[in-house]
Amino acid sequence: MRRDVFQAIADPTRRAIIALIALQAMTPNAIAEHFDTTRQAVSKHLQILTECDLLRPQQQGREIYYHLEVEKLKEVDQWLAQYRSIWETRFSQLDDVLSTLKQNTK
Amino acid sequence: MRRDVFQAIADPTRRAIIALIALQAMTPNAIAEHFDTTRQAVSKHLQILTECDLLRPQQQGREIYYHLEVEKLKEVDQWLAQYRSIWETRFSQLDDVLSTLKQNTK
DNA sequence: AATTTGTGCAACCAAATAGTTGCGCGTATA
DNA sequence: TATACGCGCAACTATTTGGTTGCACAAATT
Repeated sequence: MRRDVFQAIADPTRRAIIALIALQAMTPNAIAEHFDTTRQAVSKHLQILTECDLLRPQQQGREIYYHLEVEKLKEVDQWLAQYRSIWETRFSQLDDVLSTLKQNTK
Repeated sequence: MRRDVFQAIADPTRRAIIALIALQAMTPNAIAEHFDTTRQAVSKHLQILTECDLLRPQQQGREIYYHLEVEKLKEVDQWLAQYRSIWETRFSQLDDVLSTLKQNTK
């Protein structure tokens, strides 16, 4: 089963969970209260997020607090980096060239 | 049908297509040659990427060149930004701890 | 004009996904 | 000790996904 960060953040509910937990580690029940869905549905998302190391479970008595592993998001950042350089530089230089080319071929 | 950037970049094949097109606009056939899959499969990915404005098709005779709209990736960048600040601040605090740990284990 | 080439699109299929319900196992509380 | 609570796990379902095959259409080539 494919289980990487990109897959994990593809789901809007999971991004919402990440946003919640970023502020404060929470238990499955506490998280579920923020959405109109069942605890089990949330639990599945937590499982997926945990499997790709975006979340870290911390047992505390009978409760399990899920912490966000922000570091893991660096993987997405690194992937973006290669394109960030493009959108930062390309802009001014190529824009004119492209538009003139477009006009000539018409 | 959900069609956003996060969903689009979730698939590894699509990320590979993005990487290809970032270098140079390409036609579906040309792209398909880079993977061991059919043109139609690639075509579907191109459609998804186009639907969420990550790609821009440019008809040229009977060929269609797909260009990368790098700007669209800024959406991911903006989403990341809120967490980047977290891992950057957390870092500086931990940096001292980590460096001293490193020295001790050496 | 006939053929080849580059496409998109629709129909179909297997696998993955998001969600539900029901259960069992520990941990707290009475 | 008995009961309530928080949780993970398994089974089941509906939907989405990635892929294939076959077709039609327009542009190039002969």
